[in-house]
Amino acid sequence: MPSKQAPITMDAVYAAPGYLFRRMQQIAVALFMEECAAFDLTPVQYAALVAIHTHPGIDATRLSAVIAFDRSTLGSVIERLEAKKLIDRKPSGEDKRVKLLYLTRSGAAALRDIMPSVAKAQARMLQPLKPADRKVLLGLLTQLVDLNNEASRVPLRAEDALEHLGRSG
Amino acid sequence: MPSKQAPITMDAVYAAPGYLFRRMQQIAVALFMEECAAFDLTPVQYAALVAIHTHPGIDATRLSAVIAFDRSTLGSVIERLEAKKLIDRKPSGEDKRVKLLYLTRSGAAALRDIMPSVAKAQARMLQPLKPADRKVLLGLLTQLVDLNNEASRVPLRAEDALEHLGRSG
DNA sequence: GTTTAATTGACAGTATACTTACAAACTGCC
DNA sequence: GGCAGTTTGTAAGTATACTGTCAATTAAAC
Repeated sequence: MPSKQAPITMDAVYAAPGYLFRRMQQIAVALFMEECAAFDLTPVQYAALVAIHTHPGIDATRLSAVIAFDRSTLGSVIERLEAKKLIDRKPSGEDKRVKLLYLTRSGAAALRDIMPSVAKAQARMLQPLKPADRKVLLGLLTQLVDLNNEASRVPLRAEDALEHLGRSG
Repeated sequence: MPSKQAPITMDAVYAAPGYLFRRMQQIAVALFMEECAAFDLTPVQYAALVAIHTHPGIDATRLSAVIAFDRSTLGSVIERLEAKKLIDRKPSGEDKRVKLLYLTRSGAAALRDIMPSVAKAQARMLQPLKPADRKVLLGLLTQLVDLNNEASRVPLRAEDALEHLGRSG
């Protein structure tokens, strides 16, 4: 008895969680860009600014671990932030390879100013759901990202996990 | 009384749904590429193959609407699929601008063969959740993508919505 | 303490994702 | 049936996201 193949329908795409995450990510970026149009900042650049604000003097490799973005990609992100004079890069005295990252005055101001628009964008993308469903989704999504952390190409390593790195703890 | 600013913490990134969707999308791609390493196909290329299989003779613009991927991007995706001889592009007799897309024999075989690995990848990304939670998340995610459809840069237009287009209904 | 290994930032190359612009072709209006 | 506006595919430009590789530097091993 030959094994009958299920016919291939568009559900093989539409019902795949991977497809839905891709769509939702694109929607998230579109809403961010719409709400934050006045600031000339991308979601990735925003995340980098927050991390540099929270960890002044962080280097690019650790920044990559703290926001879970690819190190190579982050190179050009940093370049652009530096070109816009939102961050400064200073050589480390301890390690000649390392360049430490700091917000400029203008970078700190930009971050402060963009926060309400970011919050608006984040709220808008969950808006269509009932308030209770928003909480459920956000909870499950947070869990899922956390539990799949190691499957990521660039797993998140929050600051605690980085303390043993750095200057030879 | 000066309005007190909430201090900016990494939660401004970690708790943002947009950030979580980005992370999850990256995890989804990583799992897809891992499971499907033997096939030299990306998630986007897979979705395009499914859509061309389901809609033989579709053109690039309608393909873009059916999978909700950007038209410009899709141009190079199609180029690569054609270079790999997985699809054919034939001029339309009715409209000299249009190039119709078809799976080649080898493209149909590739699609058939990759399906189990795709299914495995899709299952793996939800695996860490309890079965009941998987259903809840997938349901809410499907709803959310659907309800935010118009916020997308390239809203999904399923085949029904496309019927009035095409050869001058 | 010198060979070895690991780390850092940089670069090249591929693949999405979006923007605007464009020529060719089609459609609608009159 | 011809002009206006639209659609199709394409291209150029920017921004992620990843793979490698590389030189310089540092740390670890012995």
